[in-house]
Amino acid sequence: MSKNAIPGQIYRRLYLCYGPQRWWPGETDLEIIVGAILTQNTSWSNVVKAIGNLKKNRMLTIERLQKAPVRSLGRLIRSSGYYIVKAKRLKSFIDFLSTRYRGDIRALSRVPTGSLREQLLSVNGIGPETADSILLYVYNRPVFVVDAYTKRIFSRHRFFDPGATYDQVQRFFTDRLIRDARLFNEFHALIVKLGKEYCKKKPLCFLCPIVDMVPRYQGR
DNA sequence: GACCAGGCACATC
DNA sequence: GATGTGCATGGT
Repeated sequence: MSKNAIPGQIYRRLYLCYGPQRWWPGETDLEIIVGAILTQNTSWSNVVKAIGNLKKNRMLTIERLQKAPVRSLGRLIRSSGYYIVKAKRLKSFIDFLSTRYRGDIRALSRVPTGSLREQLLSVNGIGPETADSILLYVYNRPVFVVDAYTKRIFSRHRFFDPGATYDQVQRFFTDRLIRDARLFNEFHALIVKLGKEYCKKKPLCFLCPIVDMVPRYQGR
């Protein structure tokens, strides 16, 4: 088996084991984007409460979010942690959307992927993972999302160095997989599923059994 | 009480 | 370019 085929093999094993994850967990484009920002370095269960609060208070619209003061928005999303920072980040995105696209989330679907990624990255509070999550899960672009679990699991299995950059890790996968949004969608979700089960920071991710069934990638 | 969670911006060297 | 730090809640 070609070593380049290993990521695909791992994907298939994960899919067979866990089944489709049907991400992103969110009903609307706006909810996905809000969730992507709120889940930064935060467990999803804490984000669920915050989004629930936003919905309960009918705040999950572009207009309401735009009008809301940072402080009161912060109170609603308190459970997601870093709530002042995140309230500002939500408003940064809304400002971007309003200024450049008249508040129309779907208008972004006409923008080419590279340009859209650059624009998202220019928004304060949107880094590579958040931008790529939006590109993949809202706009269905074939962009591989790299998160902490991805780095941790695959570096511990020596697929790449723990110090690898976001772009390097992303390239590792995109160079070895068919460029397909549905594949990238499920793969990232399955990695998170696996990570939650086996790969906490400590104790040192005793090697995830499913990934370990696949021969190690030895070269570089 | 310590550790961890689906990051990011900013300061400093 | 690499490294360190602040941001903060809620579950285990």
